[in-house]
Amino acid sequence: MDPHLLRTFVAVLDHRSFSGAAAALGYTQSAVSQHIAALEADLGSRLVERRPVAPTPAGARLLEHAPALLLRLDAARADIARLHQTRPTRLTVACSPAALGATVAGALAELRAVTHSLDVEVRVTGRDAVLADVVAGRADLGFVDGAAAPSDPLPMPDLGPMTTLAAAEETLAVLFPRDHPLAERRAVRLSDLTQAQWIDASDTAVPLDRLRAVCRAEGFRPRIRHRGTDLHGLAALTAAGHGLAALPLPVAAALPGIAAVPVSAPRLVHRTELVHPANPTAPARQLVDLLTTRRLAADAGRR
Amino acid sequence: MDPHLLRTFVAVLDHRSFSGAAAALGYTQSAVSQHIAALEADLGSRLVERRPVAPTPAGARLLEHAPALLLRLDAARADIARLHQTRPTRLTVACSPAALGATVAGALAELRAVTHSLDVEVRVTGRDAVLADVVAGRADLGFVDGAAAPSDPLPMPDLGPMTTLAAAEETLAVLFPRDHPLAERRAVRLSDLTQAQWIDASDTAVPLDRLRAVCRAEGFRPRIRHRGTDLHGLAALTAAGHGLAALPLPVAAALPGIAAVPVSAPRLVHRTELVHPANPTAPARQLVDLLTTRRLAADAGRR
DNA sequence: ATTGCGGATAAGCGATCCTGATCGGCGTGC
DNA sequence: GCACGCCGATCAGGATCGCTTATCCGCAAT
Repeated sequence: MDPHLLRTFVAVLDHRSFSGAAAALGYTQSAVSQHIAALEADLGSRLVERRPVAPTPAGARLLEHAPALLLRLDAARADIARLHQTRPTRLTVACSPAALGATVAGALAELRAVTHSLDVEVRVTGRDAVLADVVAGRADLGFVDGAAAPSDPLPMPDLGPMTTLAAAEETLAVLFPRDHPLAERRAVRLSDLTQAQWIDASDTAVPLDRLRAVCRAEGFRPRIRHRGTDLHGLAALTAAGHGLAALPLPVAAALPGIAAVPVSAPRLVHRTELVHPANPTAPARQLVDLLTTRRLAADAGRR
Repeated sequence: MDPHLLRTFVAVLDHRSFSGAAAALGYTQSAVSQHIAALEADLGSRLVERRPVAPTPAGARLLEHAPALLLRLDAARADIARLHQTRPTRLTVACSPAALGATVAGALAELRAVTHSLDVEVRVTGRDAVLADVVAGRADLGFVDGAAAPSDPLPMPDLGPMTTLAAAEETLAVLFPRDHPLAERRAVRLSDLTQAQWIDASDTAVPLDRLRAVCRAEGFRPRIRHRGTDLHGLAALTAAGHGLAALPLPVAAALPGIAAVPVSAPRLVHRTELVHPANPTAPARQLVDLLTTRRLAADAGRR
């Protein structure tokens, strides 16, 4: 199971085409065909159905492993590359949409005030892509958001040695269309909404399986899927009655056309966590330190 | 980064020798030397220090990824192999030492009573090896034990799609030598023992980093290391005053020469979880069903 | 100084992995 | 209905890779 073979395997199923995958990877169609044949010979079972191109059951199994494997391979390479390459004048931050709130933006501002001529790039992507970017070295650090019980960490797939650090906690809110019966409430119980219509916007809002997990309940069935990282588009869908979504209250309150109602039960918060590799680059470490001391100060003030 | 290269890389560092690794892998020493050279050329930095053979900093980074990568590669292969191979007359169960208690043994007995001529093999290994065995298809299912807050799941590294299921919960106990000042107590607070002498027996007893995690405290410094899966040996070490260890109360109470004192705070339990691949073999599914219905019955009885 | 151990290097050969060319099956448009 | 186009399979050939054998080199102990 050569990584190259795995790579063309996922490319083939991504493109639903051998020749398309070949073009994308810079191979000939012949090579791709041979790659798939080699994989199938190695594993002893047909992996992709041809014409139309689709995964067989065995191929579906492999698809659950291959992307994670390839990502971890990149992670290993990036981990080592970080050891020699040092460019302390550039900081790339990957960020899920709802994580880029006042806390993160403020910390970045402080960092730029402290550091002269720091070239900062903020990249807003989906939740999974944040992790992938950090792990593969395309970003120095990342901010991921999600819902969890207070002081519980967010669950992260382990893609190698990395550290997480709570960066911000806000109350969680549900987005309602303005004319919704519950829109005027002061608070809602999430467990009352399991049968409501929800928007599956796992890149932008809190993913539905996460809601299921924190409520320990089934339900939260998606009615429409929203891809991309655009909070306003999500709000527009909710406003038009396509379904509900969960976001941090400060973010939700600022969105037009919708009502944001805090979640009162179960007791949980929206938290954003900073995630960085075990051996971060210099400016990344600086931002981490900054957020840690901030947090310490906040804790001290609370007492 | 060919998996073969990674495999010889970890073998070289395991054996602390090129020629030793070559013998173990069935290569010549020359091939191993070339493998390492190829890896180093690919990653652009020296990975192992020669004479004596030891990992460089970059090599240490790679060592944090390579075993996980190789394991997941095996997992993918095993996942697919499970699809065709079907031998419903044999069941291999991997088990960490403290997990093999009355509940698990009882469930296995029930299964054998129900199923005619089922060839059962129980393999007791360290915690990590249980996961590895299940994931790589060397066992149909596994039982892992650990300490956690009540109804919290044990943290598991994600090595692919698998399912966990709580199999048993027991109170946690600390092993003391009989003449220890605390040996006569009815209960102890774990957080009072952070500075005590502990045995690092991560395969057999609850690992110390797990204790640190559930106590949210540093400490639990190891004074002696115990490898292997032998509970009596661990008890002997404790009896001789080498240090403390944490085990489920029923198991601990049966050990000779020591005193087992329940843990009263923080509120936590020793739990053993069943873990099986997303597509289990037939007898594995049968055991899972058996434990699920048992559990349902127990829950119903409790009400 | 010599010898032995352990890793590096060189040469050679078979296997592997690409490309380009061709074949074959299937759906489509005229 | 037929020819064509699309797409994947297969084949042949050349470059490269990866292993083995043989030899070299540096270090340490005697």
